[in-house]
Amino acid sequence: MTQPTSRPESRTEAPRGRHLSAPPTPPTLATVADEAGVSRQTVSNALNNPELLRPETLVRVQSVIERLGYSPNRAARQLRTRSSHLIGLRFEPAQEGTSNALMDRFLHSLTEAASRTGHHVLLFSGDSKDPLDGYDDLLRSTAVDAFVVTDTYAGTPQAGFLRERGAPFVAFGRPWDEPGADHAWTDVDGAHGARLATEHLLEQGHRRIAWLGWEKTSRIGEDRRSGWQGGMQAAGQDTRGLGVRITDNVDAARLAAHELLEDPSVTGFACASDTLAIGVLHACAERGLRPGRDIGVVGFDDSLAAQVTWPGLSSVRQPLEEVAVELVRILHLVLAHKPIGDKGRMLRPSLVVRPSSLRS
Amino acid sequence: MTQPTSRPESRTEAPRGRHLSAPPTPPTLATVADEAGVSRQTVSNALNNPELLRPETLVRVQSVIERLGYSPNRAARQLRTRSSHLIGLRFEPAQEGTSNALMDRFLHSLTEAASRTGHHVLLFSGDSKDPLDGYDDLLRSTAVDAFVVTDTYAGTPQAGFLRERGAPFVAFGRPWDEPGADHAWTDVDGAHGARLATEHLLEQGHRRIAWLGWEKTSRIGEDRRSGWQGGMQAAGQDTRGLGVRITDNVDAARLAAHELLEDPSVTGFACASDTLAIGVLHACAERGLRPGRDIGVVGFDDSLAAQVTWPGLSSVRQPLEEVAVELVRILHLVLAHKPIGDKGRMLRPSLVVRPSSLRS
DNA sequence: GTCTAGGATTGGAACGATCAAGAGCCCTGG
DNA sequence: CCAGGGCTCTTGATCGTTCCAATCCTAGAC
Repeated sequence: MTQPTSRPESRTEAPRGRHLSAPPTPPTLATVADEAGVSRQTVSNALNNPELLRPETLVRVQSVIERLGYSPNRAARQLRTRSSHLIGLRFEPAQEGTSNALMDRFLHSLTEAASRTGHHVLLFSGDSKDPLDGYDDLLRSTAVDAFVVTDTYAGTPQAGFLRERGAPFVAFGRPWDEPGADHAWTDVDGAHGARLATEHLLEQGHRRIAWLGWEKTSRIGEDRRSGWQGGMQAAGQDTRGLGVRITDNVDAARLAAHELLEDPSVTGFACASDTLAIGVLHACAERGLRPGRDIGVVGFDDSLAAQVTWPGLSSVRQPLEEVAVELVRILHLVLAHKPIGDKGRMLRPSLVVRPSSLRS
Repeated sequence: MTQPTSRPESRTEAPRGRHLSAPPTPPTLATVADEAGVSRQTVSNALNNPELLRPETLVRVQSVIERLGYSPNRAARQLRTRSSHLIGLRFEPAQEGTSNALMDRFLHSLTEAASRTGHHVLLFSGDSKDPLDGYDDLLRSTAVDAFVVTDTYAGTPQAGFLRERGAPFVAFGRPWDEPGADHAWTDVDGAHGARLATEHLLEQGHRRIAWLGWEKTSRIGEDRRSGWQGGMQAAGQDTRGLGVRITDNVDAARLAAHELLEDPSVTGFACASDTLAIGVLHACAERGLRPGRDIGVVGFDDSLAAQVTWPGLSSVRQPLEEVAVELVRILHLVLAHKPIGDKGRMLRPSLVVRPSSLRS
């Protein structure tokens, strides 16, 4: 077996001797090295460059690692390699009422995807007035390797700031307002989603399909709207007077739907959110119209509300799991300073069909 | 001003000279020390024990820190002090359809509360089959200072495991099945919430109020149910035949509600979740009963669904923000090895009243 | 003028890992 | 016989911070 060659007494002997109430000092590289009768560096190599070791040595070291339950101290590793294996994500105070369960799905997928490459997600918050608050501290203290930025719409300054600081990051969301942006991003093709909804309603026999969307200032809202418009035009349908812009609010949608439904030829509604779609369902109920049979309604985001609402709301579902996986993939490339084929990648949402849009 | 006494050339001069494409090396303690004409230790004290410095020195050092934009390197500090200022939270793959927007609210509050004491939240995931997966790695690599455990019901082994390992943690959720548990926890008094709902319905003139809850195996479900039962008994109402246990599913609730509504004396429904409550609303719609006027319905969790559903679903709202603040508070005590007054603290939910339970 | 107390500041060591060389060994080829 | 080169493993230095103990300095007491 291993004959522990007598070497200068290791400092790890002291901690192992005592029995205090405090948790025992976890084993270090030196502990493992002593136990296996090799040097620290060899243990390090066993973990990071196993191919450098002779197979027998590798096995021996590994078994000691296993036996002692050793894991490298992250702080020490981080100090030396200058990489923390942490990904920072500023967690915004998503306003109540919005379908922010999206964030939940996304965050979970991101956590999982990151863990597959040995990374973890670090959440931080910041002053809601200053979209850059929090980033700087983490950068200067070299606490994270990179950031995932989630709101790149409406001229948010994060991307520019991080590029200027030379901080690695990827974005969930295309760089709407930045012509010179050259960072990696992934986004969901909202226009495609709205078009799917529109085409589905057309297939169900609806012709005059209205759009309920957000204010013109919302880039995402306008993007989705363009999908509806495109779908309608491709089918030779006139969209004049059918596109409505309101705030994301059930009651606003209900009122808008009532107005549109004054015209009996309007039988379909594609909406920028589930909240708006539910407003349409309310209007239908008040008019004695049956969703599905009489009026086709499709929402966006496939929130819990869409799933539980009567009679089941069709909705466009974002592939958040894939977004997370893709973000982690390109983040990996960015961190390795490897070239990325496409700076940006657009993923397509899918349509979840429920009774609210089915004639039968 | 400061006369930079000539001292052995500091190693920090090299990095400051070059101009590569790589991001510039951030300033270190030594940089600041040189610049301010003091030793490293003095700069360190300026940050950690300002009262040790002479006021003038303090000001001088602080101004240099400010000017250079210095933040201590977290890895180095963590290595030396053995504390990462990170709080680990295992982010479970909350099943779709459940009102997991809860988690979103909680997580955000936790992030904010933690940041107020200079901590960050580290998310990790683990094999869904092994509830302990992930904890061990983070512990052994000393990556986090403590954990927040969120699911202590149904005999989950996390608490026991962490206590055994001597790892600091606090729990969101009381230790249901552990008589010997001595860890700190915070929970929401579900029974109180259900009682609030029941009393509210009684006030609205309902007498025969049914309970729609989860399977008997759910400790949380049984806890909430006991609140309904207590409220009914206090009002001298018989609960026989009114308490139903089903799975958390709209359709199951709809069917159960239909059955209960066969008895016309049943006019109120307190539910263990919004999903179940919405099932009741569906049944009402199918029977031509008007929620609020004819039937009083109250859900639980105040999810998005409760807010947007017609006609607005009353619901019990958990004080997740307060839970997070409280958890961080006691975590602070635990980390400082200070005694905690109460091991556990129960917070009270509130009732959000909407038309589904209002007669007028 | 010396001694002492104590506040302010300093230099060296340590935390636990990786990097960069170097050293020992065995084999091959001139 | 020895130089040269893999292969395997070891040694010392280093990352940036804080801990520890020592040193400097000033003021007060005798």
